[in-house]
Amino acid sequence: MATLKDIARALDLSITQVSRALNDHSDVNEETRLRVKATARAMNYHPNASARKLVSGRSGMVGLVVPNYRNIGQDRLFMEVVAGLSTQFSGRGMQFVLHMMAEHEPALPTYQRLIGKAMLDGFVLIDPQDQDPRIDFLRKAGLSFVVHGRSGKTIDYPYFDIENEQLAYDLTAHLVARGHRRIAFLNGVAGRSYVTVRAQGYLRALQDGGAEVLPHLHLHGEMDEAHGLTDTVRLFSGEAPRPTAIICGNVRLAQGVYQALAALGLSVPGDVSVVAHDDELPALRASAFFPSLTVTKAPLRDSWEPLADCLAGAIEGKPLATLQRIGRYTFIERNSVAAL
Amino acid sequence: MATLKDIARALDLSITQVSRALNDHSDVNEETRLRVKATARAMNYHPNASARKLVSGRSGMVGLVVPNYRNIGQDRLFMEVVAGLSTQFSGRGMQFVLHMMAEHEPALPTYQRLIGKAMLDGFVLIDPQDQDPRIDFLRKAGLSFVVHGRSGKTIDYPYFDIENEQLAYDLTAHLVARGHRRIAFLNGVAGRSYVTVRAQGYLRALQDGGAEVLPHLHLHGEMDEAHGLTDTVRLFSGEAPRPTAIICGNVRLAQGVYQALAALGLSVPGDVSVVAHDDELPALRASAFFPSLTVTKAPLRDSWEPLADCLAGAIEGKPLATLQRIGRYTFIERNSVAAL
DNA sequence: TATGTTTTCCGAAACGTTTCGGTAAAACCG
DNA sequence: CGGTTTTACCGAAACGTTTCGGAAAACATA
Repeated sequence: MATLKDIARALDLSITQVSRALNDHSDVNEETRLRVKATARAMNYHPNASARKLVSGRSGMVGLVVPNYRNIGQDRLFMEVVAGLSTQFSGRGMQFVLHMMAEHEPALPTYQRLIGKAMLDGFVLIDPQDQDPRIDFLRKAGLSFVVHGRSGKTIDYPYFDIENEQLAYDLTAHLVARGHRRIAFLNGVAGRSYVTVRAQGYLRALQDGGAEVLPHLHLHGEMDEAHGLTDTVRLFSGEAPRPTAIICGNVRLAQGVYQALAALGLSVPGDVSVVAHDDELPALRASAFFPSLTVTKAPLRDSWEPLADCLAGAIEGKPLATLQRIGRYTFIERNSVAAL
Repeated sequence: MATLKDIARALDLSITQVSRALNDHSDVNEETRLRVKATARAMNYHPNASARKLVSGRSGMVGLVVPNYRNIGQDRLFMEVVAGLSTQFSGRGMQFVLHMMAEHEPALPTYQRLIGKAMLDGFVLIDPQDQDPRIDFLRKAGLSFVVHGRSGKTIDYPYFDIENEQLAYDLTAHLVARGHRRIAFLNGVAGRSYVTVRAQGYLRALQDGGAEVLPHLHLHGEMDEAHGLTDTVRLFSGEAPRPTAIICGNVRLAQGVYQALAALGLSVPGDVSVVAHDDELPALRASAFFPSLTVTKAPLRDSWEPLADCLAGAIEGKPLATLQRIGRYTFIERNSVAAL
């Protein structure tokens, strides 16, 4: 492999000057810069990442740490994340390191170890929890990172997120405006920050609309078909007052809800109205539901580019204001809601 | 982060001696070695991967390069590979770098660039083609690698593979032994080395059994439900003599074949016998078919550990003989084959 | 002409590690 | 006891890069 020394020798220049030419520093003659770049290309030169990292602190490598679990290979969400982020970083000439923790391995020591090796420039943090300790940890360690979502009181770090509070508010208010008063919310796993924030939007809309807050209608759990199914069955059995509408945290939940309602002999939207948030995971189209599903839509696919942008920016030391981004969502009214 | 210098200062030793103690070299007092290791742990020391790579050529990082394509996020196989390998390497304290090529980007320059950065110790090569150029390229570059499969005339590199030739032979011979003479083979995409090798086994068994070789019964294509379905329809329409048995390259193909046969009003195994090779991808169980499917079984899941083993071994310079491994497969007879 | 300024270059140090060659001191040997 | 071997240590160089502090040459200013 060609090194700076090789190029310097070939051009009868100093290593210093070659380095400065390649890195577009100011004090190098324009013609020299061109000559250097030309021979660098000709000699197939690529800067040695280790050497560069050692002295400048930059290696161009970023990491994603994910907990392992049985059947992670079948988790659509995980695949989307990995494929999306990896594509983004590869496209920027950066390296994407995927670290899978052993099941039940604690997270912070894993980050600690990776940081200790000093080969990563930063991390992408997905799936933040309320008060996620990783954020504090990385902040203290002084490493760059970007969060997919927001967590904690002081949001003084780069992130990409959507307005989950407002989105839950919109979905709820849409139902309230149509006369619904007992509105169920099939939310995600308690503790995840977007789940908490959506809960706030849901409650705010209920209160704004003067609707009752019935705790037994607010359910938490994994957002898959199975939970949509069993949660719906639970809502419509027992003594407690039954909902006239259901909000689903995602479309997979809605899928289960539709199945359960059909099984219970209840029609959508005649007996029960249903709305959902749509991450637009492929292979599950809300518009293809019958009746088609009213949703707030924010494709998850649109997250990877801004996330990579923000992390790259953070590593380059860009100002924080440019590294905090909010993705848009759209409200799409279809045929799954009826007025009471 | 603590460095060797810090430890040396704390113990009033030289950096040299600390390094040698930590790396279990011979000429260091046993008691000193223990003291050094203890303080290293206490000071939370982790060797700087960049510095180490720079001087010793080892970084503990390996790469996987995959071509990107639409909907890769939904490719079960891809995710199994990534999740499996990543877990294996993470568990060995190695780093796993996932590089996604842009669609239609040529492979060799990508490897070239990654090699140029000199941060990877080796590569895992999946999905080798007949005469795969990557193998030659990496061999010439002098980098360690392990191939999932075998390709080319001279197999003088580390690999993990199963006996695809014999497996295709077994499936075919099983049918021949039961009197079948017109046996179709739904093979994978032409050019992939395992596809070529399976074709050889298929042909050998036909000839050994004195069965006719009918080229129109040997089909190539992606191994998914859709191809299983359309290939079956094609086999049973038109003038050409129809098969009495079908061999499927995997269970997803078999799924499509079952659907197509049902639609055509043909019964398994009454009208048509079906066998397949089973990679045991989750969520598609050959035993749960009706009638249950006769297969050769070799779980893909069992590949990641030997692959990681072999690559790690290659990097450490172990002898080639220990780095060429063959995985077992089992023949499982169920209810999808009838004698003629 | 003397003095500053800009342009363009360079030597040397530094990053953290491994390793080569060397060296005292202790141990061993006949 | 002289000589050899073994033990346990260390200094310095090397890996390839970036960057600091200078410095020669060219040019502008007074």
